[in-house]
Amino acid sequence: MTADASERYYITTSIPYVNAPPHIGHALEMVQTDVFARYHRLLDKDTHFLTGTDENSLKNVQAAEREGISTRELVDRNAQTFIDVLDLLHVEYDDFIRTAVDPRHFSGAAHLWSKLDANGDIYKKSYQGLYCVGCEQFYTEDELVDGLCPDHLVRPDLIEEENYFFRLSRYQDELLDFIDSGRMRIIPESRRNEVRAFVARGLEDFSVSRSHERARGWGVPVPDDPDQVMYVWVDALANYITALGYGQDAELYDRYWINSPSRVHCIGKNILRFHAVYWPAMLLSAGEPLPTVVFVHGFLTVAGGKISKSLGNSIDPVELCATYGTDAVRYWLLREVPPTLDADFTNDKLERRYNADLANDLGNLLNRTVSMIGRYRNGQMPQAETTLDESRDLRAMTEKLSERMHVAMGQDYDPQDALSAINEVVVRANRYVEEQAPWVLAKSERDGGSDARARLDETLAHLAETLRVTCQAIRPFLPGAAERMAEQLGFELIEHGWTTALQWGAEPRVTRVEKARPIFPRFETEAAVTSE
RNA sequence: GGCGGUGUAGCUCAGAGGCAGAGCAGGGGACUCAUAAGCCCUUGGCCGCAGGUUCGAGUCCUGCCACCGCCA
Repeated sequence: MTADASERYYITTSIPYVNAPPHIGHALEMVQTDVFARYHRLLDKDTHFLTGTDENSLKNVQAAEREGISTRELVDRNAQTFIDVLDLLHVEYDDFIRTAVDPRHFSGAAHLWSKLDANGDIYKKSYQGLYCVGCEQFYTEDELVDGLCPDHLVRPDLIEEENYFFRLSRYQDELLDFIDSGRMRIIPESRRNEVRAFVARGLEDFSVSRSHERARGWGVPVPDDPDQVMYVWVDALANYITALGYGQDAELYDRYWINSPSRVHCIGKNILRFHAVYWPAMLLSAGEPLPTVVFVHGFLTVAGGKISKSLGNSIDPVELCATYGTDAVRYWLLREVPPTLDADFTNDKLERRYNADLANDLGNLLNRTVSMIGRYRNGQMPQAETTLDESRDLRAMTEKLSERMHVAMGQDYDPQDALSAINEVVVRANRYVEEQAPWVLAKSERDGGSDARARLDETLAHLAETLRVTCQAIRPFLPGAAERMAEQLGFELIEHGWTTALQWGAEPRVTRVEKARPIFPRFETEAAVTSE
């Protein structure tokens, strides 16, 4: 860990509602965020990764009622399912915040509210509107479909009450400036344009509280007004700073929010406006720094259809990992899903991608290389210079991998591109094996061919070194697989000096390999068995 | 209704005036270090539809259709 503030990196997932169990869409965001966090951690940046659950929703009160348990019991139980999935996916988070339970959240959110109020941005107004409990949101008549909420297909409630409002309208110009200057970068550009157009059209103040009664007493109380609780979105957004102790013991807050050059939110496209308009405006009002990056991923469909509980097609990440293993699931999410676009999940797509890239290409390359070093050199790693054209070519490609990784991950937030770069190296290495045909060299070595020994040494050395670099490169994406690769290659994955470790010839080196054992067993699909 | 995006091989997508491409899937071959993997070769196309500009149009222009996003 470094004390240099320019080497800090703070990243968050959005905090999901806990009224439904986690599905593969949650897994996507968790894994994407994890990869960005791991990448920066490996760069030896002082990285802090926050995730959590958004529990102050009226939906939880209603769900608990249906089940005949207390709301607290319900959110406790359901929050745990999200924690379980994070662990199962090998997501390495530093902190987990629960908005209905953590005292730091209540005091931090109250502090934020007081700041907005002190700045004159909170006022009371009578409000009437059509409210969908499912969405936690008001609708206008013409937003409804046949008088029903377009998402939940239920009739919204007509609600009239006095609420507090936030003077969002004040912050239009400042927000535009942050968006245009890139001080708040929104990825991808198409989302940035959407937000920009929305802000430029003019902003209206929005309601930031609900009556205590309608919220059924569940939520974060508004300071000095026992009759109101904060609108769930207001307290939810605040989690990104309340988790750091905003408004109390400010050490973490200073470190990762105020004095960090990177404050990154990873979110889904459905909540873009909250994160790129409402949240930054609240921060402006409170006089706090804004997020520096809002990364917006797309949605997953399953077999071409929307994920929906009623359709019963929601893919359970727990089952997926049980069937295919964490590496396979992570790999599919990162390699096949365009990071900011929608994608469609099917088991078949996952299996194909896994078999093609991991089992056939990378796994087999490792297996055949380790096996040949075992067979031809008793597992002892020969050292050799780069003399052959093909070796030079393979080495040049491997040497370029690091730069491609840094552009893809550090600059473009594009794990897909980083993983295709890795795969290209692997494919080149497999071709290199065929070009050199080590089994032919071994035979001619036995027959006393003078060049064959040196050439075989060079071939094996270049394959092993390519695999060592590949293993290092794949660490943020497939930490488990990287461990298993390193184990067979007989070297240790150490925590520091990763940037150097990506370079050709870096320490720790491969000196003696273990016994070859497939690390990515192939999935034999039904289609492969049943011929048509 | 307005603005924007997308539409190319069975699937996922690249190509933005000059011979329609890649990966996967499918077919064939030589090989044996390897997970029947790898390597080489290969089948497959109304480039959404219609018109226009051009010597020449996935590519530029106009209109239409379909899907998606944002806004009303």
